[in-house]
Amino acid sequence: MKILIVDDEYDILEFLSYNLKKEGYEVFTAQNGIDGLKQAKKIIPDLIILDVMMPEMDGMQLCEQIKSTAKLENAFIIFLTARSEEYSELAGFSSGADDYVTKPISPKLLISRIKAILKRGNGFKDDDVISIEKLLIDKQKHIVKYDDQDIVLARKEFKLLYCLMTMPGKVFTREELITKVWNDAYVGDRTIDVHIRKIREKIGVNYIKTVKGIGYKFNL
Amino acid sequence: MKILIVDDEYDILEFLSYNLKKEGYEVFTAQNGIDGLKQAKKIIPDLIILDVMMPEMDGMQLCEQIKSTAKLENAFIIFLTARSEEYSELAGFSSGADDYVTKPISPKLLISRIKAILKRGNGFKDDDVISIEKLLIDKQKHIVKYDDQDIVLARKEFKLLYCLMTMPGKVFTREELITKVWNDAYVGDRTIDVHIRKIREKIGVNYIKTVKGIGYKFNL
DNA sequence: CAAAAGGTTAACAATTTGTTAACATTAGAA
DNA sequence: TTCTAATGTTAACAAATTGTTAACCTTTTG
Repeated sequence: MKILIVDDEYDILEFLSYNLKKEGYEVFTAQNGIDGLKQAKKIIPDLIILDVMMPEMDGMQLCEQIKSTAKLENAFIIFLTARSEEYSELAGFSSGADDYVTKPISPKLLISRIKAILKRGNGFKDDDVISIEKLLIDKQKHIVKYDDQDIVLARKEFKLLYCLMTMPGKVFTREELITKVWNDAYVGDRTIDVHIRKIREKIGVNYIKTVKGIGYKFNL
Repeated sequence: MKILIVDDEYDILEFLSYNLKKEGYEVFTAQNGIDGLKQAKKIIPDLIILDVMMPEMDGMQLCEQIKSTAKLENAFIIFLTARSEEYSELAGFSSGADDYVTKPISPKLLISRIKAILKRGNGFKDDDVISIEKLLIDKQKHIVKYDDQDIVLARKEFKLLYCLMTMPGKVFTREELITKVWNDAYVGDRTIDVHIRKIREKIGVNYIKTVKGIGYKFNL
């Protein structure tokens, strides 16, 4: 579940980021509205936490921008306000916010609000699960199934398959795979081939195509 | 309802004590962390109000001590901070606080926060009971049953199992478990394994699957 | 306060995973 | 078709991860 926090105060970004990450959310941050909007468009967060008061583009404006962006119109929004008195100011706007939390922020309160909001919404989007044809891969559960049959892959094999399945059809060069799966470790090309072979063997069906001279790709 | 206030400033103790007693709470006070912890263990308060800045043992440290004391781990905690800028200092700690209140303290605000917290605590039993297959875990009653047979788990074992059962199937890395079960304490990986082993031993059925290279997950 | 229970760690064993070299095979250009 | 570079396969070995035990320290409880 992806959360974007936009606040000009670095301390608050740090504070919230820490507490939300601990809860298992993917947290992204921005220190101003411009950057916030840019990031939001890229990340497509499920929830956006906005400071009302910010230089350049305040929370209100940003909220309107967000709500008028097709990809983001379903994102949930929580406003942070300095004091509860500012409710009155907020009231006048049909800003499209889903909740308000006043500073100073209690992380437990915020988290319970977030959970409430995400539960409320149809927020069931397991973006960690990729399912293509009879093959399913679930990153969170670390499970691979072919035709509902469990397939046990080792760590590297799993990462490799997941990588290929994130962009079906795209050819990954060995260099790319070493970057994405091996974190640029110094491994030989044959190592990759061996892992590919093991995956093919375990799945039984050849979903991974060799593109001679280039690399590998996931394809039916 | 018992409340313990720990603050080195006598005036604040007096002030809060007076206001809270007026609301009908049983109020206890301590002027430093050492004494605060000692009293807490004796009194077992429902709520503890801690000053972040104190000589000898500050609020953070005291909070950690409290949270790692079995009898006190369910106590609610409110921090008093001098200014909201101190977020940054709070950020680095997994404090386990339920709320923050900044000085100067408005007794009205504080009391409303206290009521909110205590209400939250009594009223809602989120999903404190999780039942999967023949295994049942009840957080409130601190009970585990397998096939209607009582299983006695130690505190850490319980917390660990509960954590895993909140998201069946999800693989928890050891890092995640240290955050959620140990509150980021410095414990070795083998410690987790030992606890896992004990749980498996006590339940008798292997509900906890090892995902090599990643961590553990609850699964049938 | 002492006994019992719980928590942590180190050391080592057992197991799984990752890598490589060597060789076999294959695709595709010439 | 033939040749060659690229890929596939295998097995051996190295490295990493987890399981287990026992000892030791801490906390809780009677």
